[in-house]
Amino acid sequence: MREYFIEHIRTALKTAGITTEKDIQLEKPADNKFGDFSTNIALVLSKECRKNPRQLSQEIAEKLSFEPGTVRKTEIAGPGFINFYLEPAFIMQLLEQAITEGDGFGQSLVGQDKTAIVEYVSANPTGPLTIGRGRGGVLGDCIANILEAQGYTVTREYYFNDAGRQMTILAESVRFRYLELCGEVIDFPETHYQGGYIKVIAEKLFEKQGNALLKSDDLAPFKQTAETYIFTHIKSTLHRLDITHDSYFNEHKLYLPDESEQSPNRQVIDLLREKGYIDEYDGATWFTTSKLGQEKDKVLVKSSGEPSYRLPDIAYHITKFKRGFSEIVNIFGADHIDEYPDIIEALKILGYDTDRIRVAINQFVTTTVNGETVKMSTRKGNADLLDDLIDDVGPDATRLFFIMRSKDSHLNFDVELAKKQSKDNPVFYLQYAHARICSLLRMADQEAGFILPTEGMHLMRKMTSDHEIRLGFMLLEFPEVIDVCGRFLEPQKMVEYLHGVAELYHRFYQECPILKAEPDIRTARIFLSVATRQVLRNGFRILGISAPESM
RNA sequence: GUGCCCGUAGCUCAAUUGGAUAGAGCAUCAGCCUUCUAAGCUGAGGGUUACUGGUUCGAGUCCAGUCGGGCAUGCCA
Repeated sequence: MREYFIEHIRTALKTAGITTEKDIQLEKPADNKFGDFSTNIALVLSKECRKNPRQLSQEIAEKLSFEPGTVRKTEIAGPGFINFYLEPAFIMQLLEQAITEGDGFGQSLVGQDKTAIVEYVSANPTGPLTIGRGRGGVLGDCIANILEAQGYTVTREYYFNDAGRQMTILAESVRFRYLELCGEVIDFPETHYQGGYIKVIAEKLFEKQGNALLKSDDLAPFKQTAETYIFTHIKSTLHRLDITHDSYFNEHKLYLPDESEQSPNRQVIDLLREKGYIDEYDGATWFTTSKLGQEKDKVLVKSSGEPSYRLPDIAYHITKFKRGFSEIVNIFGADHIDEYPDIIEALKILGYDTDRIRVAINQFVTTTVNGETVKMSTRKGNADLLDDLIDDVGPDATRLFFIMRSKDSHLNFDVELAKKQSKDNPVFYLQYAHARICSLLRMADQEAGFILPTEGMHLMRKMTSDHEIRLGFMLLEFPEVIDVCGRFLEPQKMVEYLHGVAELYHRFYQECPILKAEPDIRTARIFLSVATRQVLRNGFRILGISAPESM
């Protein structure tokens, strides 16, 4: 529909003898008294045309012509906006596609024949998921859903590392707790994981093995048990939020030789060296980012001979390119803000098309307990667990909480408030609209004479009230909203949009009798309800929240 | 110190990426159920968009500076 207008405006410009490189912007005014659509083209062009914007808009508007039955009125307003008012019957006619396309309504062709990999969560198995991790998880999942709606074939990936120092500390932590169970007196070090789950794991091991591991120095059984337990736990937490990954990529793979008989890590070093970006000093191997204008070089291989995290991260991203994804999307927490530019630089040097990479960085979640902000730490074991939150407010509200805010702003999570809000929760407003429609349609179906004539969709064109038209018009925006969400990786736009849809439906429901209206109008309003339900459903699916049929 | 993000109603956050009178939820106040789900609707109050300049037809949005908060600035990941 937008293209329809843009085409006509372009034609009008040509007729008026104006040529320009500038894009034609079409907006939906905040207030519908300024029309259904609006363009600022005259304001944008007034400078290069050396004309005052009012006059220019007049000239353009005179050249505009639309097919009969589509545009009711064109007018010039304010400093030189050209506003368009649609014919209500035209809006309602367009709305028929929301019903005929059903679950596919809103699907776009942007990502047709393209593949995308979305990497998110990627927590190492050192402890249960915290609320902070939940934000990235839900954000990533919604973004993956949006890309799917745009037509991409999406792979959801989890990148993890079950080797290295943190895992050793984890294994030692379990071992200490195990030794306590065996009756030893242990001074549990502060540097180790304090969380209660460590004891649970130790108990499991003790139940199974007794004190058979008491004299052994081998950490392997502790590590193995801990990793299995924690990973299972993480996956089940994610599963409660309906988050599942298609693939798990173990960082360890990057340390082992691949078909070229060299490890991917080694290959990165060699290739960067060829390009002149590797230096060796202080016993370590460095990526010379100082040559790229950065303050310091970055360590790729430590003097101990072990790679630092940056090296496998670069190698990992190369695998994403080699696996042929057309779009590479990463969801990071704010703590990775300094890291990813290095990766991008390295990939650029190695000749990869980094424009295919998009990074969404979400700011941290702070929790307030009793009015005090609590800093969370997995190691100290004082972090609020995602599982507890889901217990308190349920999966739908948990998901909505995380994505109704822009990823760029800090999210302050008042855990007690979240519990209280279980009744006044923002998610209920959306779901209630859906349940209401379902109930209405059940009644329409049950009562004789209220059965939907299959051919009655065109009757929607008979609706004339403002409540009906505004709702219908908003429903038509759904495909556009998906694309905007995808373009900026900002699912909160969808929440805002669906809230608007629910609001307009509730108002329509309040003001317009549906089942009690005369037959043609009744049919029309039932179809409008069907279209609304479809948009809500499709939107809920993207957000990953349920669409209850009754509440 | 430097880099990135943020500062909007009493609180938590939006604002079509530069558009017209800055909007929602919660909280407060006043109305609406013998009528399709009141988890709803209608209305009221609440704002110098941290501050100071600049850019232009037009700034919460862009630029510079100041103040305040978060994250990073490890041979931790």
